[in-house]
Amino acid sequence: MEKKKNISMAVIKRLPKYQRYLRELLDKDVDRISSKELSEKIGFTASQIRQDLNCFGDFGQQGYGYNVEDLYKEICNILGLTKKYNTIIIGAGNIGQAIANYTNFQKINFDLVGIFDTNPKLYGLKINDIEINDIDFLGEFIKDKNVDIAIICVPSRCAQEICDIVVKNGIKGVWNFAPVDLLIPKGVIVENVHLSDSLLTLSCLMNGST
Amino acid sequence: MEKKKNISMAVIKRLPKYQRYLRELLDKDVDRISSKELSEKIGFTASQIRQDLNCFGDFGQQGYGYNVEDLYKEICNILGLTKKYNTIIIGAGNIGQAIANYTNFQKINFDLVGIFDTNPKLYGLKINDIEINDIDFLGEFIKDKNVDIAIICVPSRCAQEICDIVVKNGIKGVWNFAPVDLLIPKGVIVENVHLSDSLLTLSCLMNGST
DNA sequence: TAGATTGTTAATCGATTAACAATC
DNA sequence: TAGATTGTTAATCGATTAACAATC
Repeated sequence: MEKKKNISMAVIKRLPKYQRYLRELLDKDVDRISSKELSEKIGFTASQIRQDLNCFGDFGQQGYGYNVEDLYKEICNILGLTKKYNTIIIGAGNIGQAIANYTNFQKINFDLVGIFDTNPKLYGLKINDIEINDIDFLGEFIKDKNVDIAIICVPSRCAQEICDIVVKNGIKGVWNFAPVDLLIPKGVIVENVHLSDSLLTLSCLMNGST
Repeated sequence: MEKKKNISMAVIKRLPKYQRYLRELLDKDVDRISSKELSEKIGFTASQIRQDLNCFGDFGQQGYGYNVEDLYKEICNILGLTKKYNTIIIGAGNIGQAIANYTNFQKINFDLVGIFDTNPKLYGLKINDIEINDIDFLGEFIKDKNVDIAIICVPSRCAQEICDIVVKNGIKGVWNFAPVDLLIPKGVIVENVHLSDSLLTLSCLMNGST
């Protein structure tokens, strides 16, 4: 499967979309698809699809196209979906609770193993069968339970502090919902969900001063 | 304020980040900032900052830099934050409820005026003082209340159907949380928050097959 | 074999960075 | 005035698209 290194972020950001469309084809029992057909569905050019996929290997076959199931599996593998992840949520507010209740991520092996907050009133309370814990136990917990991903749902002003704690305790992936840019050491990955940035993009485009 | 048209999406996606950092400077009572200083904070090159800002007008002054307050106001204006928006949420599940409870958007004039769902058990129930309504009233409501933005939080399989309804009733902006690519006519703006895509990007990067 | 479609190289397009004259 | 920093043009870099030989 290995091929080129230094895959551009542009390519990486398209991969989940490939995964979604291939999943759809798979569910419709489609066996094979050409870059041209996929192009029409997914909205990328056929050329781009072939370029993208070739970053990771020669998945197609001349004159035939791509085998949907094989390609789907390859993409899942590239996306790291063949592994299991232990995740924790820090901040049991609106977003934190929503993510905790959203079971779809658990279906693809992102296992929620802990929820943390600073509000003592919440301690012991369960969301989706996971107890909310005192944030003081955070560091200890991460090491004990081999947590892979920290989902940061705390207010902006505490986000960097929380990030520092989880990173210090060995977390390698941070999914950040706080509207701030976190500083992290090399080797740690942060992926941001900046809801407010997204909403502002929408209003910006709606205003057409662009 | 008008200047060039055809602003690239790359520029637009950076604007909310400018707004955030300028807000921060403003809160710290900083009067002026040069592209070089801002560059060090925000992480874009000084050159890029000047290029970006010049898409919209000559906001700076040679030898001085940019007036923080003025620039902040200009950015807010470009982002459409000087207007008021009526928004509705369709789908009162986890995400829908979390967004409904999140009051920060209301502080910047995104007013939640309605929540809709298909589950009769939820009708009449209030979130953040807004009653959950039968989705059958959706079209009527949009026209009556001059709704600007529909926030789609329904499951994937119903998202396109809901989108079609809101668009048919005059909605010009859709904030889509369903993990699907919605088809919309020209003139309507869709901004996606694809949480699962974001999580998959994280696991992809953590796996370093890239 | 003939037709289809890939993998890959070359051409194009767009976005970022560098440089500097204009000017506050 | 001298120094600083913009606005803007030119150079560079990277990403997308087009083209086509390789080959199933």
